[in-house]
Amino acid sequence: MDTPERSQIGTPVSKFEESPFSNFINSLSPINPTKTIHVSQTFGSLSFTSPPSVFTSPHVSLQKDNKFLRRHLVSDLLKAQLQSDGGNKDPIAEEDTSAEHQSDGLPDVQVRGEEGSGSEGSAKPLEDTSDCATELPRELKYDSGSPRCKAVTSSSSDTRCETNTSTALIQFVQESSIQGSFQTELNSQEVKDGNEEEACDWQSLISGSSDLFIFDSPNVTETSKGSLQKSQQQEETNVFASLLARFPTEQAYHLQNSLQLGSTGCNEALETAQHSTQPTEETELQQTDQPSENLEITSVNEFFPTDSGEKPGKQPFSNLHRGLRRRCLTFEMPRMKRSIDGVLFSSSLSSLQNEDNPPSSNRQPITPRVESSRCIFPGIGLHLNALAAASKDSGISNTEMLSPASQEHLINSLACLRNDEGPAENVIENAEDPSQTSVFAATEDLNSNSPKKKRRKFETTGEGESCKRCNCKKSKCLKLYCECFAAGVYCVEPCSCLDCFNKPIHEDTVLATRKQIESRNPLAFAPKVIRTSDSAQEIGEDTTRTPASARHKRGCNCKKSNCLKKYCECYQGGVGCSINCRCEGCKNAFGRKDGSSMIGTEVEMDKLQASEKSILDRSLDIHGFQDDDDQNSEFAIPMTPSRLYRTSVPLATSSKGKPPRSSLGTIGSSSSGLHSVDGPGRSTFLRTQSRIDKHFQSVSVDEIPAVLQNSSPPSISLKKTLSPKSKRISPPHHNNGQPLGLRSSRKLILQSIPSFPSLSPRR
DNA sequence: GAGTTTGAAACT
DNA sequence: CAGTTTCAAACTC
Repeated sequence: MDTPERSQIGTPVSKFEESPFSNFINSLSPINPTKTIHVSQTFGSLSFTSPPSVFTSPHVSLQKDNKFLRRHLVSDLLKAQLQSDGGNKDPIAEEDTSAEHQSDGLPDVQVRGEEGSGSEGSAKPLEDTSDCATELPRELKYDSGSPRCKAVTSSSSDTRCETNTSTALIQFVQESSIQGSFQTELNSQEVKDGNEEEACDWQSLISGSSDLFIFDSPNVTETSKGSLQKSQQQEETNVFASLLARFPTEQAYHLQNSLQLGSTGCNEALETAQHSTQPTEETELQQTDQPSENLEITSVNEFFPTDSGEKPGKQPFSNLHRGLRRRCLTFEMPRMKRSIDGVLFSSSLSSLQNEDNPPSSNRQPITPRVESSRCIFPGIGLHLNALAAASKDSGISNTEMLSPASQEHLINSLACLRNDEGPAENVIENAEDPSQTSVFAATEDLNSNSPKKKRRKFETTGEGESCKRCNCKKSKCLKLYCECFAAGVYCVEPCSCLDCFNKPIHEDTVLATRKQIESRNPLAFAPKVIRTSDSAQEIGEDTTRTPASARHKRGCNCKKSNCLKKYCECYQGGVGCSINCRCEGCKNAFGRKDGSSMIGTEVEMDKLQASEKSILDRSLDIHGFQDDDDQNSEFAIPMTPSRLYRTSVPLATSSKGKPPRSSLGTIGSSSSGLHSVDGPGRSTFLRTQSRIDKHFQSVSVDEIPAVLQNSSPPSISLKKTLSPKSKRISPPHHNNGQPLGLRSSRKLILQSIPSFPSLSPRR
């Protein structure tokens, strides 16, 4: 904000323009050199205070690997766009850049966004990118703290999307710088940079120019750049990797994607800011990409106002996010919807595909559902950021940390988005939701969020007019009592809360409250259930991983429910009780505290007796719709011969789908090998629909047994075992006639529980 | 839909 | 840290 950067920035730019070399470059391409400076500053401003420690992310390698491809693609894209667009983009980009330079804080940002929107006409070619951006899940934005990054992730669409991602990153950085994130280290550095900026700019320009020339051969460019650049890049990648690590897998994936294109630039920017030395390849990329980026970014901003990811502790991001959000508020709703939907889906898809496949391949044109929109905002949790942070703290991988409840939340929100047709206003507000970091991870928590009743409503209504929402009367939705608040989501219309302060309007209050709560308990917004297995990983490993593999962080304290009802967070989360639990008379079907998980048929029987009626009834009601997770769980259950089991199972697990969660975890992984599809489960469901889901859906009840025997995915078996009904099936006396598969599955379950690596992060 | 039960969250 | 209160979901009728 206050930083002297502006003046500095402004001068260097002019110099660039003046220089013959720059002129030459400019003539060649519309790219604006000026941004590079900002980028560096922004990075510095960003300083990534939060991410620093997280280098553990497994994706890092991917980033590097993909870098070349992406860059190459990006460059190609840029070329194509430039050719097609001609000079149109340049002016726009210039506007954006100029605005950015001038802009100090949020207001400026808003202006920028407006400008972008206004200029859309010229930018239309970019709209494709915008679409991609629209597809980006907000959540990712929150998580990363950089909505743009999310936008990048959304790039499910073609190469354009990739370019967008890079641009998004760049812009994000720029915005952050604009917003005044500089406050921290940058200020000091900036002083240093003051003189150096010019040099840096030149270098960046030169490097950028080189890229331009070399476009087609990204590899060549990299090689030419020299060892220094490489080292820098590595560092950069590391930094981003660390950031990514915090984020849930999907987010991470998105980030990676974006980073791959733009991250290098960001990293470089940071380095440059700090060292004010050499512009790196990334900067080049940024420059090259910038023109398109500007347009895209503006569009993205419009689409993703959100972002305020608010990790309670990490203000730099939050501030940025806020700025973004506010911006978003001014933006058009329709796009938001699109973007959100697309994002969610794309994110899920991308996440699924990403690890194995480079994003480019992923880009299925997942057609974002334009329809859904509103719920999105709410669904995306502000707190997701917190989750990510928590994951950092814990050192557990993001994916692992996912809580079913959060996932459900996400799913629900997604569903709501799709289904809800609420007024655009709501959408906007929702979009503002500060943090929705790890939607993916959150799936576990979702369970808690989505009460069966609500779900029923949602399901029954078909469109799901009502997203699952809270019903708070006295907490003002500013306490963890509130599911929405706990999930990091703003309350939405469907909520029947009174005196609700958990709305974008009261963002400040919400954030402050969150901080308070987090100060009390840093993991307050972290997923309550820790999964040991990543969804994606598990495909092969699934057999061993059951819901039991996950455990409630703190454990339950049940006294009367015997951990057989949703009162029990462990049960609700679809996980077994653990040593951490202080429950009495634990009969948790997912695993008792004492370690005897499902084995005891007796326990199951008890559970069954206790819950069968309700379950069956509910299952019937619910059966019609369910989140992916639920379906998955059901499917898993479906393995059971009778339909009742199927329906019952999900129900039994809980409408929220905890069982599904667990199942999801396994299923999701198995189905698509998705990473942590959980959160986006829905998206995955909609888009790709996990194989399992489809498979099961198609499969008739009678067929199920065969399926079990044949595929007998471990996850499924586990699920069965988890479900009380499955137990029924399993009991020896019953089993006599039943196929061995069932029994075996059961046995597996039992074994699996003890074997669970439990909480240890895979990667 | 109202009322009860339950256990987490919040408070002391 | 333990005990109590508050709260909203889960559950029952």
